[in-house]
Amino acid sequence: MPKPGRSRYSILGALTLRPLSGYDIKKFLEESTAHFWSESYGQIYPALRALEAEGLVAGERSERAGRLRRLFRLTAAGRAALVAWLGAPPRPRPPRDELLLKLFYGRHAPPAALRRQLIAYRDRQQERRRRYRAIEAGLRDRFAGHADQPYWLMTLDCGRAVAAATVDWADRTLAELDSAAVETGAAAPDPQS
Amino acid sequence: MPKPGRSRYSILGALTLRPLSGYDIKKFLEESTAHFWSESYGQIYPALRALEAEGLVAGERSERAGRLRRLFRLTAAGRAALVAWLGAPPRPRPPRDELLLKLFYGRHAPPAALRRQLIAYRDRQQERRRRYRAIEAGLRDRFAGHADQPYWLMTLDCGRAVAAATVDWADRTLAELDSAAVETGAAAPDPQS
DNA sequence: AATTGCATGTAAGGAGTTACATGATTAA
DNA sequence: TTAATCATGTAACTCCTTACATGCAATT
Repeated sequence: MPKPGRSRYSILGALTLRPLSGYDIKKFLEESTAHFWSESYGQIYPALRALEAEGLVAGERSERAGRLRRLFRLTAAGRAALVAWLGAPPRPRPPRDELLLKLFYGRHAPPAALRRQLIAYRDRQQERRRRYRAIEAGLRDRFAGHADQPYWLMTLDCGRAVAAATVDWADRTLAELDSAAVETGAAAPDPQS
Repeated sequence: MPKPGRSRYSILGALTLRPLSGYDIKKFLEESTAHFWSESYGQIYPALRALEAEGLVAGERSERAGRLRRLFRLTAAGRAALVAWLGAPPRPRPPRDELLLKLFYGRHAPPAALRRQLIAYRDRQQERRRRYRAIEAGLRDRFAGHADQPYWLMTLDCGRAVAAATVDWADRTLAELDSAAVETGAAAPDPQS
């Protein structure tokens, strides 16, 4: 019975490309799935041990430039576990968006701070769009014909679409905050105090 | 020094409306912020105790229809803590989107399952759009002139915008999966095994 | 000589869910 | 009488991050 934990599959997935060390896995995740999934060392190294104990990965001592490292490769059982997980419906995780929560109670917020946060949010999303465009160019360029490429482009497309929609939303919302129709300020009348 | 935990502020925020019991808070969150923030009883009741110990909320025994309940109201200190938090920039939480992770490694997935999941995802987002429209109608109708209404509509607008963008993306992606350009299937050649 | 990158891990703790336990009242 | 709703909580557990500890190799 495979454990339900999701982070392990992120690791198994990375190992479909080639055998990797824990350090390699971290780096790969950061430059590939980071915008929708990431792992910390505190997850990766213990997970690798557990996966090895279950026979889903196999570790071998290796050496590169004089440094010792442990390379892990996917076993047949590991690949089977990954495929099974890929076929199972995702477990929905309760969403947690701190910016939206702050906006929801925005009437009580210092108005300048609210604007500042929305602007910062919009800028982050704009920055994302730029980065996605750059990544896409690199993907189309250096991974032409790679069997994984279409799937990687699909996740990028999702990121771009959501980022674009949120930028538009943030602009609309900033405009509305400026309109006189919105009562604002932490000094608003308070029925309780 | 206020604790950094975010869930407590969701509770303090709910109490800006009126004094509520733990049960009330749960219900309110579920019918208001649930699409971007929710709390379980396991969070709410212990948090209320801690907040009371810190003087941020004050509990009073109350009775309604013969049932005993503890009503909590926001204190002046609690309001100040909420306002301070509202003014502070959100701490970014590492994103975790299981569907995108599965799509990223989609080459190894059973093709039918991948399609099924994308369709289910699109349907969920469509359903959300419908629900958001209904909620918006109710908000405009029964909360006209309410000081919180503009902010609540803004969070709704965000939800609608993101849902619409993801529906479009899912449709695009499904079409692309059907195109012959995408190599597919768990039986794809595997350089390791 | 100092800094950055490679490389592997552990410890502690916070956050958050799930499942359970309990019991009263109201509506069907 | 049965089910749903109101109402309050606890225990166990998982997941995950943060911070720390260590040390070599290559670069500046």
